[in-house]
Amino acid sequence: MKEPPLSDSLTQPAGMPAEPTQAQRFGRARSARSATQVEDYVELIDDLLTTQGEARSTDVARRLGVTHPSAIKTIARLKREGLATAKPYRGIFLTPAGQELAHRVRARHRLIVELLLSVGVPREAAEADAEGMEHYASEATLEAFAAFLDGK
Amino acid sequence: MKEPPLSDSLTQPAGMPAEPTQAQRFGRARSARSATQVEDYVELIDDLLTTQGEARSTDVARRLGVTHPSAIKTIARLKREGLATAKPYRGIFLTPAGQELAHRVRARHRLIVELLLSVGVPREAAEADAEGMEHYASEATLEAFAAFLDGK
DNA sequence: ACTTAAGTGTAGCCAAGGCTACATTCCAGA
DNA sequence: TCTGGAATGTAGCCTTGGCTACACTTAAGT
Ligand SMILES: [Mn+2]
Ligand SMILES: [Mn+2]
Ligand SMILES: [Mn+2]
Ligand SMILES: [Mn+2]
Repeated sequence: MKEPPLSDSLTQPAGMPAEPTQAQRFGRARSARSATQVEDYVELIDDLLTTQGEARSTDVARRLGVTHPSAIKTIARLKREGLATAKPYRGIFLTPAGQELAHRVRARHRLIVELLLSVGVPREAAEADAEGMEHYASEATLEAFAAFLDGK
Repeated sequence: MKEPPLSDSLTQPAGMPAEPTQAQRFGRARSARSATQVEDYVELIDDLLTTQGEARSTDVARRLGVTHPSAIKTIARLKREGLATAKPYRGIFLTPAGQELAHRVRARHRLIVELLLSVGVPREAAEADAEGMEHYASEATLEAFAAFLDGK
């Protein structure tokens, strides 16, 4: 009933053992997934701080399309991780670490949008898809993107 | 204390109201995130079925780099959603809907890897990053990718 | 000064997706 | 045929990230 294995995997170059490599890739993707929240929040808070002068939890919630308790809970996580500070009923602020992360995240976001546009993706799709894809682009990929855009 | 707003957003073309659009984008990204598991599982199960002749939960777990109870729990979700079937101690199988999804997911996966390679991303980075990014590429983006690769 | 609406915070629920520990079943080799 | 190890399944715990409901502050407007 069990046919002889034809190849190791359909998503893998032939002859190469799929298991450990593939597991590592999935592991990386899982890590990245759990970091997406933190990254989106700091980027957005930094955005609000520089364009509106303040970042209030309601604004964060509205921009993200979630309820305010959800936003507050995640902001609590940012505080735990040393990325943000907040005093009750005041606004939210970023620590130096938070700002640093925000800037890196925004640069990456923009780079990815640029690349998508440059290969012909329509503006709105590029912006929307980048919001998800950005969290999975490795350094190697970002460098390649930059080089590609540069050498156009 | 509150400076006049300079622009609506740093991640948004000037003058355009950021809030609703941005919230929709984040919402789309959240939906996509919750679908990643299902997509990766059906693709992997289909892979195992065609290359090994059977898909056992232990294999799925090992390939994904998770423990077998975690895999089993997710496979239960696939069954609930009508994508897979399994009888105790036999293997896992895909319903027609599951197969259909698996094939679409694999095609998308490959297309994204191809695009990354074509803009100069190194092979391993392309494979690894695609595992995450694939779940966020819209139809419009996939079409653009295909067109770009075609017109090279 | 009062009143009221918006903003903020807290409590408690749920599902997803990890994990460990333990129980059961299967099957291959002795 | 027996039996031990691998595979499978179950139970129960944790964290994350959603939600609603309700309580408390703040700040405006009258
Ligand atoms: Mn994002
Ligand atoms: Mn972003
Ligand atoms: Mn994937
Ligand atoms: Mn994939």
